[in-house]
Amino acid sequence: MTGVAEMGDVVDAIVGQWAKERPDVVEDFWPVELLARVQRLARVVDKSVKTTAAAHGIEHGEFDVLTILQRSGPPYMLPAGALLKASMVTSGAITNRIDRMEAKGLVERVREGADRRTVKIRLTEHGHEVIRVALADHLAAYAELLAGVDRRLVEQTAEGLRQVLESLGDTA
Amino acid sequence: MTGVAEMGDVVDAIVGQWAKERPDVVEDFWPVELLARVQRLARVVDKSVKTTAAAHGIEHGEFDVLTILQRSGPPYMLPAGALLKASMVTSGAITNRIDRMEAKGLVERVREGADRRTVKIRLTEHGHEVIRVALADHLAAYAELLAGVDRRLVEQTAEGLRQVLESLGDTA
DNA sequence: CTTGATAATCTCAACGTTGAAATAAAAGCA
DNA sequence: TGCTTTTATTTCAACGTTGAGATTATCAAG
Repeated sequence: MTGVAEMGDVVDAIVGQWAKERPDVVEDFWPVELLARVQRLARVVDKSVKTTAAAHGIEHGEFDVLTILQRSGPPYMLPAGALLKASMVTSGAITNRIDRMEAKGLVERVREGADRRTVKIRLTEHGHEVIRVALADHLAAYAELLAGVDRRLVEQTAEGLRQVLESLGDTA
Repeated sequence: MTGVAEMGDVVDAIVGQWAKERPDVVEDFWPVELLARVQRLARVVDKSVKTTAAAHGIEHGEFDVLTILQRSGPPYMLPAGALLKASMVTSGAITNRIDRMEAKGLVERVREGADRRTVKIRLTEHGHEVIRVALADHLAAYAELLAGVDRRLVEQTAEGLRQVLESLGDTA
């Protein structure tokens, strides 16, 4: 034990508190070691996305929609329902996002399919331009978040989370 | 390659889409492998906490405050500012939470210190009872989330996230 | 066709959070 | 003491999401 790698993060402190306060169920706290860290890191990541989005005049949720459309490839157009499934929010949120984004000229509603219930959402030229630039900033910010960690560890940890997500049915 | 462990989760599909659509910057997507999974898993965890909290008549944020107070140990009382730091939300949110929780009889505001600016928040008997029962459900739900994954992998993954959090200064 | 059920989107009030400004008390300093 | 700065909490309007219900269109029988 050289002590070099023995710092401890906030979750260590939290689990330590629980061990003192609830020694009776200390054996049941092992999931907290992973899931509490997931939650804390997610807040940091959320903040990063929010900052990047704000720098380009859009909201977090709007950035989300832009990336979904961009990565869907040509013709950069998806039914509202597809955005709903891809974004993990409720239908009301999607409608509101599209309303705001349409007002900003980022996307446009297209109603021309055979099924007149569906509304397709298409990226405009302006939307393309915004996400093109914002994505570069986004990836840079992401890289910055992990700059202090060994890349191999990042990969291993990502792999661990993938197995958790797969076991939860988060599959394509 | 037997194919047994080659399922792929949603993030695999997302990164695959990006690789096709933006092959020019495909090398910059490696942080997404970790951080996108952190975000997706965090949503699942959030939903679990929300469900557990709702089953006991409280909100997600109120559950958060109860756990902070409980694990702080006797006398189960902290200044509002301590809740603020521990909860990763803004000051307005803490005031609102305490207002609601006081109305429900879960906590009480105590103004009796030397510094009359500070307000201490103390767990009531009722609050104690609620978090005592809710915590058991919470831990059971957490264990359920990880039931399909090898425990050793959970530990390794948690360790990886700890190093990330430490590098980001998320220390006690 | 007509009816009933299913599907896709939108509406809207309620809710919790944000973020900046306000309030009030304590600490530092002349 | 008097004055300024700092600290702790509260206030409040704006914001985005939720979640249930309404709307409109399609599909499946009969």
